[in-house]
Amino acid sequence: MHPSTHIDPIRPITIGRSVNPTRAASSLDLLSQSMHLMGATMTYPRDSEIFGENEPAEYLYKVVSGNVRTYKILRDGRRQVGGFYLPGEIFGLEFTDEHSLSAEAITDCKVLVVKRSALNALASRDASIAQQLFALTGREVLRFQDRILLLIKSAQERVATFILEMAQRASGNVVELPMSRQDIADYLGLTIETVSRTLTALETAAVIEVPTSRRIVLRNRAALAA
Amino acid sequence: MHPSTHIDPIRPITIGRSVNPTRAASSLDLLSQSMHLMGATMTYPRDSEIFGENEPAEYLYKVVSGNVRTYKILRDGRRQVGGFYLPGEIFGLEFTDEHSLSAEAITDCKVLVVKRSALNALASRDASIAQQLFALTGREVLRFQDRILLLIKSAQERVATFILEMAQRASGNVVELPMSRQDIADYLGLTIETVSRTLTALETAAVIEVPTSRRIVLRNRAALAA
DNA sequence: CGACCATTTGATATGGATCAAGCGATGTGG
DNA sequence: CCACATCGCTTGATCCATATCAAATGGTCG
Repeated sequence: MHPSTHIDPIRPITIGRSVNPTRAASSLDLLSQSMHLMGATMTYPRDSEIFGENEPAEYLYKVVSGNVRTYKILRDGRRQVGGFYLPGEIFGLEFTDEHSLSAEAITDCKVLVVKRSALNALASRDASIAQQLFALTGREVLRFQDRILLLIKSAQERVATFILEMAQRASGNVVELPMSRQDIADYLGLTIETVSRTLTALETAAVIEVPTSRRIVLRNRAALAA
Repeated sequence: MHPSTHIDPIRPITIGRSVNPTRAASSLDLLSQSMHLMGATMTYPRDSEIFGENEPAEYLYKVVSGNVRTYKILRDGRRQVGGFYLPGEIFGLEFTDEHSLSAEAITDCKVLVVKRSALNALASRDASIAQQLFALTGREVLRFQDRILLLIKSAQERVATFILEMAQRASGNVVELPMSRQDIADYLGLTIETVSRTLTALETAAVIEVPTSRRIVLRNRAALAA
């Protein structure tokens, strides 16, 4: 466990209702502000590594622009994508002192990088920072739980859930997908063929439209949720 | 709390020898000691509910004797088992103020129940308690991550991993399974038939022995890990 | 002993993987 | 500006692992 962490792990903290619950921290958050003050912005070209599995988890990261994926390569060579991070979202949060996943830039991106030690020091002085970090942690854990539930469902359900997840972070009914079909497949535990077929099936059912492969328009949100 | 349960008048301050040093919290731990001092022991009959999903998460629980399962009922009626807890293990740890899972006694059991508020108060005075709670949290999260990786694997791999998981908590090569095949199936995201068939396949391959349906003897640990 | 419930075993169905080919967009060199 | 190569995606055909349906077996408790 990270020795210099001062976060109380079980104090019950009500997670505030915000407009967008999946967004890690809006730019108005105190935590976010602090990160901007303390951190350095780094740029990463498309497909470059931001950090690698088993590297010491010295920093916390926030997407400024572009998109990031985290992943793990399994012994058998398969890749499991841990998550996708959009501008404003925080990644690289760990529970041990090493990263359990690797992170890569999906597109060229700018990433705010903050030393965890600095953030922890701040959290120990400012309870509200600690609280926000804890809330962030809690949300990450809920994501894990949801992921477990997702992985026992059918391909249709997985893809539908994924689309809704992405739609939730976007505004309106148009979802831009920064990631490839392979990324989506590795995220959902499916093959690209199945993802592709499922999308066309949903399109045929008039639930979505897929004008280009990287854009999805929601036509029937209710049907998608079922 | 569950109405059909009663609070034992005697607080077990006597600390029993831990069966297994890898157990989440041995009875020699400060956290564990504190829980015993602060908590009340409750008894639950087989298959009774310890807490329900969406109830306020007011307590933290530790198995004293017997076995516990946590689970979630999905909209479609299926059940996803979150985990199995053996004597000495802590459950009911949450990241929000409500339980995200229900907990049931697999067998008759005694459970140590501690108010979270009391534990938090203690943690705020004693950094080592806070640290242990955080460590516990971290371990729980790692379990989730492992679970996600497990669920994208084959039935053989899931069952093998499950057996090794249980074997790790037991001593020697004999694993007693307190839970039913249905519990195992719901834990691994498989059907009872597949679990059963996989076990017989492993037995045929001389990797394990299944003398009774609730007992497994490891014959070839290396083969099981692969 | 007999009833019941859990587990195993058998037969068949099916969802998603795999293998293979086609298509469309993007980019490159002539 | 076009011909062509490349890459990501879709579509098609087939296979296989696991689910589903069904029956037999075994263990437990009255």
